[in-house]
Amino acid sequence: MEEGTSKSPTHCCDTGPPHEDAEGHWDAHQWDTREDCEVRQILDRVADKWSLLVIALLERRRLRFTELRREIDGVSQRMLTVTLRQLERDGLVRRTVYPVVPPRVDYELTPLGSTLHETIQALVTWTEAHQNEIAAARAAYDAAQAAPAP
Amino acid sequence: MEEGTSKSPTHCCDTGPPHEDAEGHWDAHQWDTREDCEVRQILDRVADKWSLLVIALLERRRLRFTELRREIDGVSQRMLTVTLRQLERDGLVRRTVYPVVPPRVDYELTPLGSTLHETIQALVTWTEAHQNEIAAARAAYDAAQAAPAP
DNA sequence: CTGGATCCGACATGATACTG
DNA sequence: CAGTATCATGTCGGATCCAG
Repeated sequence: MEEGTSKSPTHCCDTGPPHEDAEGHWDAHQWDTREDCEVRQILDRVADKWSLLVIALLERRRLRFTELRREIDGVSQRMLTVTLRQLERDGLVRRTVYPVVPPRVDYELTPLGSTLHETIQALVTWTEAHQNEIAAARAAYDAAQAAPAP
Repeated sequence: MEEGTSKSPTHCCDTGPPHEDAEGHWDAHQWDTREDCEVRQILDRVADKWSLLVIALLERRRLRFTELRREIDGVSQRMLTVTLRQLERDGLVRRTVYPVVPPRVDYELTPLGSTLHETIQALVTWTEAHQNEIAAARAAYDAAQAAPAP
């Protein structure tokens, strides 16, 4: 193994119980600082270059390795393998191997993976709804950078 | 500048209108493959090591540079600056400079940034709700790896 | 105090070749 | 077909030094 086990050295609690500290900072839904535990991991998984694509494609129907490879296009077989392994390990994707002569492996979303897909939809929707604002903000920012003192 | 402008060479459409292609794959909310455009960018922004923290902290109240630096703890001033610049460029954070002798700069979430924070909450909630399942899946996977053929 | 500029190491990703 | 192993490389992030 080479990656996917412990990625960046994010000082993480991981196994510790997710309750608050001595100062009583968060009470209800304050993930503010403890996000570098579980949330960060999931976010890293979701955010990496290919996971999102894979999840989206598998949401529609189960696919074989090569099918995914073809559909995603820019991906190397290496990264596709790594990505699928990570998703499988997290219980988001199920891998089925058929003991046939030309090896056949199917991948499909688990129920857990489906719920994640739905959740991510919220972010997608937000992005679609605000991409114009973002683009405008960027344009304004870049323009301000180009002409600081006229 | 060194980073933050064009990150990975994600073959992106970016400026193209977000409608479907000739094959008519997606009709309604099918971000399946076109996510490598706007969604990818936002996701990268949200997912990078510090943006999430900054957004979460600024959601509570406006903060100065050093305050953020202290609260986040592990961050280098370099990455904090870079992160804040990116968020500012995207219109998620507003930067206010006070022309005083010891420079004072305040950062606060824009309304757009607030809505993003809310959206991300969904992902946080999902993670909190399913982290046990994920942990279990990982344990099962790792166990299966340790004993493949007994 | 805020933050720009440089150097540099670590890691993730891609390309390629090999295997069952 | 579905990977694994190895090597090359680009980018990110941290440490430092310097400046307004």
